[in-house]
Amino acid sequence: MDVQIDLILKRNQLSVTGSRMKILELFLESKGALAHGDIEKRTGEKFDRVTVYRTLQIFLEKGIIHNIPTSDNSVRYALCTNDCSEGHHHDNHVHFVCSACSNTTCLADVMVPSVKLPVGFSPEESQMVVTGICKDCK
Amino acid sequence: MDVQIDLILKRNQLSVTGSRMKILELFLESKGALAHGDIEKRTGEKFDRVTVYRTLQIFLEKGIIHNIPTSDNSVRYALCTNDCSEGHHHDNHVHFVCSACSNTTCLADVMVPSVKLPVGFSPEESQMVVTGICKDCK
DNA sequence: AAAGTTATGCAACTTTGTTGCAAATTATTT
DNA sequence: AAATAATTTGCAACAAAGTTGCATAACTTT
Ligand SMILES: [Mn+2]
Ligand SMILES: [Mn+2]
Ligand SMILES: [Zn+2]
Ligand SMILES: [Zn+2]
Repeated sequence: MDVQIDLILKRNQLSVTGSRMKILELFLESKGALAHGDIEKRTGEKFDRVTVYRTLQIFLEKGIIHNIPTSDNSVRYALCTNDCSEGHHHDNHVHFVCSACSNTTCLADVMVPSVKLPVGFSPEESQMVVTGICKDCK
Repeated sequence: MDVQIDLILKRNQLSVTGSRMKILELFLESKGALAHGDIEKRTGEKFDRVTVYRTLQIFLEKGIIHNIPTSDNSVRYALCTNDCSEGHHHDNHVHFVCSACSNTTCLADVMVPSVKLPVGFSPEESQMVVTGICKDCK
Protein backbone atom coordinates (compact mmCIF):
# COMPACT_ATOMS: atom_id res chain seq x y z
CA MET A 1 0.00 0.00 0.00
CA ASP A 2 2.67 2.48 1.06
CA VAL A 3 4.66 1.57 -2.02
CA GLN A 4 1.65 2.20 -4.23
CA ILE A 5 1.01 5.59 -2.62
CA ASP A 6 4.63 6.58 -3.06
CA LEU A 7 4.50 5.52 -6.67
CA ILE A 8 1.38 7.50 -7.50
CA LEU A 9 2.77 10.67 -5.95
CA LYS A 10 6.14 10.36 -7.63
CA ARG A 11 4.63 9.52 -10.99
CA ASN A 12 2.83 12.85 -10.77
CA GLN A 13 5.91 14.79 -9.73
CA LEU A 14 4.54 15.50 -6.30
CA SER A 15 6.75 15.52 -3.26
CA VAL A 16 5.83 12.83 -0.79
CA THR A 17 4.44 14.49 2.31
CA GLY A 18 2.42 13.34 5.29
CA SER A 19 -0.84 14.94 4.23
CA ARG A 20 -0.64 13.76 0.65
CA MET A 21 0.13 10.22 1.69
CA LYS A 22 -2.66 10.13 4.22
CA ILE A 23 -5.29 11.67 1.94
CA LEU A 24 -4.34 9.45 -0.96
CA GLU A 25 -4.53 6.47 1.38
CA LEU A 26 -8.08 7.47 2.30
CA PHE A 27 -9.10 7.48 -1.33
CA LEU A 28 -7.47 4.11 -1.97
CA GLU A 29 -9.23 2.57 1.05
CA SER A 30 -12.61 4.13 0.46
CA LYS A 31 -14.98 2.44 -1.95
CA GLY A 32 -17.02 5.55 -2.69
CA ALA A 33 -16.41 9.23 -3.16
CA LEU A 34 -15.22 11.58 -0.44
CA ALA A 35 -16.22 15.14 0.32
CA HIS A 36 -13.87 17.65 1.84
CA GLY A 37 -15.61 17.18 5.17
CA ASP A 38 -15.19 13.39 5.10
CA ILE A 39 -11.48 13.82 4.70
CA GLU A 40 -11.19 16.25 7.57
CA LYS A 41 -13.08 13.81 9.79
CA ARG A 42 -11.13 10.73 8.80
CA THR A 43 -7.74 12.33 9.11
CA GLY A 44 -8.68 13.22 12.70
CA GLU A 45 -8.01 16.94 12.51
CA LYS A 46 -4.42 16.12 11.87
CA PHE A 47 -4.01 18.54 9.00
CA ASP A 48 -5.01 22.11 8.54
CA ARG A 49 -8.14 22.75 6.53
CA VAL A 50 -6.12 24.77 4.05
CA THR A 51 -3.79 21.86 3.46
CA VAL A 52 -6.70 19.57 2.69
CA TYR A 53 -8.06 22.09 0.18
CA ARG A 54 -4.70 22.47 -1.47
CA THR A 55 -4.07 18.74 -1.58
CA LEU A 56 -7.44 18.04 -3.21
CA GLN A 57 -6.80 20.85 -5.65
CA ILE A 58 -3.49 19.48 -6.80
CA PHE A 59 -4.73 15.87 -6.92
CA LEU A 60 -7.50 17.13 -9.18
CA GLU A 61 -5.13 18.98 -11.47
CA LYS A 62 -2.77 16.04 -11.69
CA GLY A 63 -5.56 13.66 -12.61
CA ILE A 64 -5.30 11.56 -9.45
CA ILE A 65 -8.89 12.26 -8.44
CA HIS A 66 -11.94 13.52 -10.30
CA ASN A 67 -14.96 15.37 -9.00
CA ILE A 68 -18.53 14.30 -9.25
CA PRO A 69 -21.45 16.56 -10.19
CA THR A 70 -24.19 16.88 -7.60
CA SER A 71 -27.48 18.72 -7.35
CA ASP A 72 -26.90 20.08 -3.89
CA ASN A 73 -23.86 22.21 -3.33
CA SER A 74 -21.61 19.44 -2.10
CA VAL A 75 -18.33 18.68 -3.81
CA ARG A 76 -17.27 15.05 -3.96
CA TYR A 77 -14.08 13.47 -5.21
CA ALA A 78 -13.15 9.96 -6.24
CA LEU A 79 -9.99 8.27 -7.32
CA CYS A 80 -9.39 8.16 -11.03
CA THR A 81 -9.36 4.60 -12.25
CA ASN A 82 -6.33 4.85 -14.50
CA ASP A 83 -4.72 6.71 -17.38
CA CYS A 84 -5.91 10.14 -16.31
CA SER A 85 -3.16 12.68 -16.62
CA GLU A 86 -2.48 16.32 -15.91
CA GLY A 87 -5.44 18.26 -17.27
CA HIS A 88 -6.89 15.25 -19.06
CA HIS A 89 -9.44 13.15 -17.31
CA HIS A 90 -10.98 10.07 -18.89
CA ASP A 91 -13.38 9.03 -16.17
CA ASN A 92 -16.40 8.93 -18.40
CA HIS A 93 -18.35 6.52 -16.27
CA VAL A 94 -21.70 6.90 -14.54
CA HIS A 95 -21.85 7.88 -10.87
CA PHE A 96 -24.41 6.51 -8.48
CA VAL A 97 -25.61 8.38 -5.40
CA CYS A 98 -27.53 6.27 -2.88
CA SER A 99 -30.52 8.05 -1.40
CA ALA A 100 -30.37 5.78 1.66
CA CYS A 101 -26.72 5.81 2.73
CA SER A 102 -25.82 8.79 0.53
CA ASN A 103 -22.64 7.07 -0.58
CA THR A 104 -21.42 7.95 -4.02
CA THR A 105 -20.08 5.11 -6.16
CA CYS A 106 -18.11 5.19 -9.38
CA LEU A 107 -19.73 2.70 -11.73
CA ALA A 108 -16.50 2.15 -13.57
CA ASP A 109 -18.06 -0.34 -15.97
CA VAL A 110 -20.99 1.82 -16.99
CA MET A 111 -20.04 4.32 -19.67
CA VAL A 112 -21.97 7.55 -20.08
CA PRO A 113 -24.14 7.10 -23.18
CA SER A 114 -23.94 9.74 -25.87
CA VAL A 115 -26.99 11.80 -26.77
CA LYS A 116 -28.04 13.62 -29.88
CA LEU A 117 -27.89 17.35 -29.23
CA PRO A 118 -29.84 20.10 -31.01
CA VAL A 119 -28.06 21.74 -33.95
CA GLY A 120 -25.41 24.23 -32.91
CA PHE A 121 -24.36 22.46 -29.71
CA SER A 122 -21.05 20.63 -29.82
CA PRO A 123 -20.28 18.37 -26.86
CA GLU A 124 -16.92 18.08 -25.16
CA GLU A 125 -17.67 16.00 -22.11
CA SER A 126 -20.72 14.27 -20.68
CA GLN A 127 -21.45 13.38 -17.10
CA MET A 128 -24.26 11.33 -15.67
CA VAL A 129 -25.42 10.85 -12.11
CA VAL A 130 -28.00 8.27 -11.13
CA THR A 131 -29.66 8.40 -7.72
CA GLY A 132 -31.39 5.42 -6.16
CA ILE A 133 -30.67 2.53 -3.80
CA CYS A 134 -27.20 1.05 -3.85
CA LYS A 135 -26.33 -2.63 -3.58
CA ASP A 136 -25.45 -2.33 0.11
CA CYS A 137 -28.78 -0.77 1.04
CA LYS A 138 -31.24 -2.87 -0.96
CA MET B 1 -46.44 38.57 -18.27
CA ASP B 2 -47.62 39.96 -14.97
CA VAL B 3 -50.76 37.86 -15.31
CA GLN B 4 -48.70 34.75 -15.93
CA ILE B 5 -46.53 35.42 -12.90
CA ASP B 6 -49.55 35.97 -10.73
CA LEU B 7 -51.07 32.76 -12.00
CA ILE B 8 -47.99 30.64 -11.30
CA LEU B 9 -47.69 31.94 -7.76
CA LYS B 10 -51.36 31.46 -6.96
CA ARG B 11 -51.48 28.03 -8.52
CA ASN B 12 -48.78 27.07 -6.04
CA GLN B 13 -50.54 28.64 -3.06
CA LEU B 14 -47.90 31.28 -2.64
CA SER B 15 -48.78 34.80 -1.65
CA VAL B 16 -47.92 37.31 -4.33
CA THR B 17 -45.07 39.48 -3.07
CA GLY B 18 -42.59 41.82 -4.69
CA SER B 19 -39.58 39.55 -4.40
CA ARG B 20 -41.39 36.47 -5.65
CA MET B 21 -42.80 38.32 -8.63
CA LYS B 22 -39.44 39.82 -9.53
CA ILE B 23 -37.46 36.61 -9.17
CA LEU B 24 -40.02 34.60 -11.09
CA GLU B 25 -39.93 37.26 -13.80
CA LEU B 26 -36.16 36.83 -14.04
CA PHE B 27 -36.55 33.12 -14.62
CA LEU B 28 -39.25 33.66 -17.24
CA GLU B 29 -37.10 36.18 -19.11
CA SER B 30 -33.83 34.28 -18.86
CA LYS B 31 -33.10 31.61 -21.43
CA GLY B 32 -30.62 29.72 -19.30
CA ALA B 33 -30.18 28.81 -15.69
CA LEU B 34 -29.55 31.28 -12.90
CA ALA B 35 -27.32 31.04 -9.88
CA HIS B 36 -28.09 32.73 -6.61
CA GLY B 37 -25.51 35.38 -7.44
CA ASP B 38 -27.06 36.16 -10.83
CA ILE B 39 -30.35 36.85 -9.16
CA GLU B 40 -28.86 39.17 -6.59
CA LYS B 41 -27.13 41.10 -9.37
CA ARG B 42 -30.15 41.34 -11.65
CA THR B 43 -32.54 42.40 -8.95
CA GLY B 44 -30.16 45.26 -8.22
CA GLU B 45 -29.70 44.62 -4.51
CA LYS B 46 -33.35 45.34 -4.07
CA PHE B 47 -33.99 42.36 -1.82
CA ASP B 48 -32.18 40.96 1.13
CA ARG B 49 -29.94 37.99 0.50
CA VAL B 50 -31.98 35.95 2.93
CA THR B 51 -35.14 36.66 0.98
CA VAL B 52 -33.54 35.43 -2.22
CA TYR B 53 -32.45 32.23 -0.53
CA ARG B 54 -35.89 31.65 0.90
CA THR B 55 -37.62 32.43 -2.37
CA LEU B 56 -35.45 29.99 -4.30
CA GLN B 57 -35.99 27.41 -1.59
CA ILE B 58 -39.77 27.60 -1.79
CA PHE B 59 -39.81 27.74 -5.60
CA LEU B 60 -37.78 24.54 -5.56
CA GLU B 61 -40.12 22.82 -3.14
CA LYS B 62 -43.18 23.86 -5.09
CA GLY B 63 -41.77 22.59 -8.35
CA ILE B 64 -41.52 26.00 -10.02
CA ILE B 65 -37.78 25.68 -10.55
CA HIS B 66 -35.35 22.77 -10.54
CA ASN B 67 -31.67 22.72 -9.80
CA ILE B 68 -28.92 21.55 -12.07
CA PRO B 69 -26.01 19.33 -11.08
CA THR B 70 -22.57 20.83 -11.57
CA SER B 71 -19.03 19.70 -11.01
CA ASP B 72 -17.89 22.81 -9.26
CA ASN B 73 -19.73 23.90 -6.16
CA SER B 74 -22.10 26.30 -7.85
CA VAL B 75 -25.85 25.91 -7.52
CA ARG B 76 -27.92 26.76 -10.57
CA TYR B 77 -31.66 26.87 -11.02
CA ALA B 78 -33.92 26.84 -14.05
CA LEU B 79 -37.63 27.12 -14.59
CA CYS B 80 -39.49 23.86 -14.73
CA THR B 81 -41.04 23.39 -18.13
CA ASN B 82 -44.42 22.18 -16.96
CA ASP B 83 -46.31 19.66 -14.86
CA CYS B 84 -43.84 19.66 -11.98
CA SER B 85 -45.62 19.77 -8.66
CA GLU B 86 -44.83 19.99 -4.97
CA GLY B 87 -42.10 17.46 -4.29
CA HIS B 88 -42.38 15.87 -7.73
CA HIS B 89 -40.14 17.08 -10.47
CA HIS B 90 -40.28 15.67 -13.96
CA ASP B 91 -37.50 17.64 -15.61
CA ASN B 92 -35.65 14.63 -16.91
CA HIS B 93 -33.93 16.45 -19.72
CA VAL B 94 -30.24 16.93 -20.43
CA HIS B 95 -28.49 20.11 -19.32
CA PHE B 96 -25.80 21.80 -21.35
CA VAL B 97 -23.07 23.95 -19.83
CA CYS B 98 -21.13 26.07 -22.32
CA SER B 99 -17.43 26.20 -21.61
CA ALA B 100 -17.13 29.51 -23.48
CA CYS B 101 -19.96 31.66 -22.10
CA SER B 102 -20.65 29.34 -19.14
CA ASN B 103 -24.38 29.62 -19.71
CA THR B 104 -26.42 26.63 -18.67
CA THR B 105 -29.23 25.57 -21.00
CA CYS B 106 -32.10 23.18 -20.43
CA LEU B 107 -32.25 20.93 -23.49
CA ALA B 108 -35.94 20.34 -22.99
CA ASP B 109 -36.20 18.05 -26.01
CA VAL B 110 -33.30 15.79 -25.09
CA MET B 111 -34.33 13.14 -22.59
CA VAL B 112 -31.77 11.56 -20.28
CA PRO B 113 -31.11 8.06 -21.67
CA SER B 114 -31.41 5.13 -19.33
CA VAL B 115 -28.40 2.96 -18.56
CA LYS B 116 -28.01 -0.63 -17.45
CA LEU B 117 -26.74 -0.67 -13.88
CA PRO B 118 -24.78 -3.43 -12.13
CA VAL B 119 -26.86 -5.93 -10.15
CA GLY B 120 -28.05 -4.57 -6.81
CA PHE B 121 -28.41 -0.96 -7.89
CA SER B 122 -31.94 0.31 -8.42
CA PRO B 123 -32.28 3.71 -10.06
CA GLU B 124 -34.74 6.39 -9.02
CA GLU B 125 -33.65 9.38 -11.03
CA SER B 126 -31.00 10.13 -13.62
CA GLN B 127 -29.36 13.40 -14.45
CA MET B 128 -27.02 14.25 -17.27
CA VAL B 129 -24.87 17.29 -17.90
CA VAL B 130 -23.03 17.89 -21.15
CA THR B 131 -20.33 20.50 -21.41
CA GLY B 132 -19.15 21.98 -24.68
CA ILE B 133 -19.83 24.91 -26.97
CA CYS B 134 -23.37 26.22 -27.16
CA LYS B 135 -25.17 27.43 -30.27
CA ASP B 136 -24.55 31.09 -29.43
CA CYS B 137 -20.79 30.61 -29.10
CA LYS B 138 -19.98 28.35 -32.03
C1' DA C 1 25.03 17.24 5.92
C1' DA C 2 23.97 21.54 3.78
C1' DA C 3 21.60 24.16 0.45
C1' DG C 4 17.72 24.71 -2.37
C1' DT C 5 13.01 23.92 -3.12
C1' DT C 6 8.38 23.04 -1.96
C1' DA C 7 4.57 22.32 1.33
C1' DT C 8 2.43 23.38 5.65
C1' DG C 9 0.08 25.93 9.27
C1' DC C 10 -1.45 30.11 11.02
C1' DA C 11 -3.92 34.31 10.74
C1' DA C 12 -6.85 37.15 8.61
C1' DC C 13 -10.27 37.62 5.38
C1' DT C 14 -14.17 36.83 1.89
C1' DT C 15 -18.05 34.40 0.37
C1' DT C 16 -21.94 31.56 1.11
C1' DG C 17 -25.63 29.93 3.68
C1' DT C 18 -28.63 29.65 8.19
C1' DT C 19 -31.67 31.05 12.16
C1' DG C 20 -34.59 33.91 15.37
C1' DC C 21 -37.38 37.62 15.74
C1' DA C 22 -39.76 42.14 15.29
C1' DA C 23 -41.76 44.95 11.72
C1' DA C 24 -44.00 45.13 7.37
C1' DT C 25 -46.73 43.22 3.88
C1' DT C 26 -50.35 40.25 2.09
C1' DA C 27 -54.63 37.63 2.55
C1' DT C 28 -58.95 36.95 4.81
C1' DT C 29 -62.84 38.16 7.42
C1' DT C 30 -66.24 41.23 9.12
C1' DA D 1 -63.29 49.52 3.47
C1' DA D 2 -61.37 48.56 7.79
C1' DA D 3 -59.89 45.26 11.05
C1' DT D 4 -57.88 40.93 11.96
C1' DA D 5 -55.19 36.96 10.98
C1' DA D 6 -51.52 34.84 8.55
C1' DT D 7 -47.37 35.12 6.11
C1' DT D 8 -43.18 37.27 4.51
C1' DT D 9 -39.42 40.40 4.87
C1' DG D 10 -35.17 42.50 6.52
C1' DC D 11 -31.98 42.91 10.09
C1' DA D 12 -28.61 41.10 13.06
C1' DA D 13 -25.89 37.70 14.49
C1' DC D 14 -23.95 33.61 13.48
C1' DA D 15 -21.92 29.26 11.17
C1' DA D 16 -19.78 27.06 7.48
C1' DA D 17 -16.97 27.00 3.38
C1' DG D 18 -13.26 28.60 0.81
C1' DT D 19 -9.10 31.87 -0.26
C1' DT D 20 -4.59 34.36 0.21
C1' DG D 21 0.01 35.93 2.05
C1' DC D 22 3.75 34.74 4.53
C1' DA D 23 7.07 32.77 7.90
C1' DT D 24 8.30 28.20 9.41
C1' DA D 25 8.79 23.40 8.66
C1' DA D 26 9.42 19.49 5.80
C1' DC D 27 11.06 17.34 1.82
C1' DT D 28 14.52 16.83 -2.17
C1' DT D 29 18.66 17.39 -4.34
C1' DT D 30 23.59 18.07 -4.38
MN1 LIG E 1 -15.89 8.28 -10.76
MN1 LIG F 1 -33.60 22.03 -16.85
ZN1 LIG G 1 -26.61 2.95 -0.08
ZN1 LIG H 1 -21.99 29.60 -24.90
